[in-house]
Amino acid sequence: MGVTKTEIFTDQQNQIALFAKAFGHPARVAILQHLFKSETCICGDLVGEIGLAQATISQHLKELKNLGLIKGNVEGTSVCYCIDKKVWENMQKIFTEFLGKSGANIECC
Amino acid sequence: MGVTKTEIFTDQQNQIALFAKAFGHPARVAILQHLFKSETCICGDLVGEIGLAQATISQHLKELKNLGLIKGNVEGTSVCYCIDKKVWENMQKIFTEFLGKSGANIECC
DNA sequence: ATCATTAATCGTAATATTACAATAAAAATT
DNA sequence: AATTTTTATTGTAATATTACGATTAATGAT
Repeated sequence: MGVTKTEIFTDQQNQIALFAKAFGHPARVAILQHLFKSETCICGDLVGEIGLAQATISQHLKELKNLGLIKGNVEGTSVCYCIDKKVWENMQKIFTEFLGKSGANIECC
Repeated sequence: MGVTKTEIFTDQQNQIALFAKAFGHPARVAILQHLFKSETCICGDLVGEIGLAQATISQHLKELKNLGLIKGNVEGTSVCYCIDKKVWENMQKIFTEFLGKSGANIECC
């Protein structure tokens, strides 16, 4: 096995899980934070910033790109990545709804 | 390999990734949603609600418990699980900070 | 045209995750 | 005490993830 049974869950649950999975590795968190921090779109120097091999960073970028959270523009020999605003805001909405539960009425038995 | 290099990331980045990983499976999302929905703390009927084997649900509960997001009280033969308010609110803070970035000033090159 | 730079892809190894059957453990019921 | 109910644990198989070296592809510079 090792394969998630997505068919028994709602679309919402699967979507939350998909986005969360993307944030489920510190390198991808670091990449996204870096893209936010830099006013200009930072490209391949992510490899220098984060201490992982080029192939590994490229792999993480691919996952974020596949999800739609980021997009890359080719700029000469290098590639310029940035957050996809629309998708990011959609993700925010989904997560806010899920995480926003106030713990006010939670009391254990 | 197959092991995340946590040592090269900040505590914050690792913590975000850890919580996100917990949300990275629809079954765990469903479990948390169920715990929120039910006014009384729901116990083992999670197995009935979600269509996964008992051992699998137990495994997912264990992960959430290890993270501290939920806690379980033994009630006779069954166990009553519920959200740990304190940890949940801490997680909310961490995530809000990370996800809360407004996409206002993002423009790709 | 040749070379350098940058990023993607391929191949591979190590480890982690998901799922379930079978079994064990613990308390309630008969 | 034997049985039932509920949950945890163990063992195992299938698949996914993480990481990196090596190679390829694409563009820019010489």
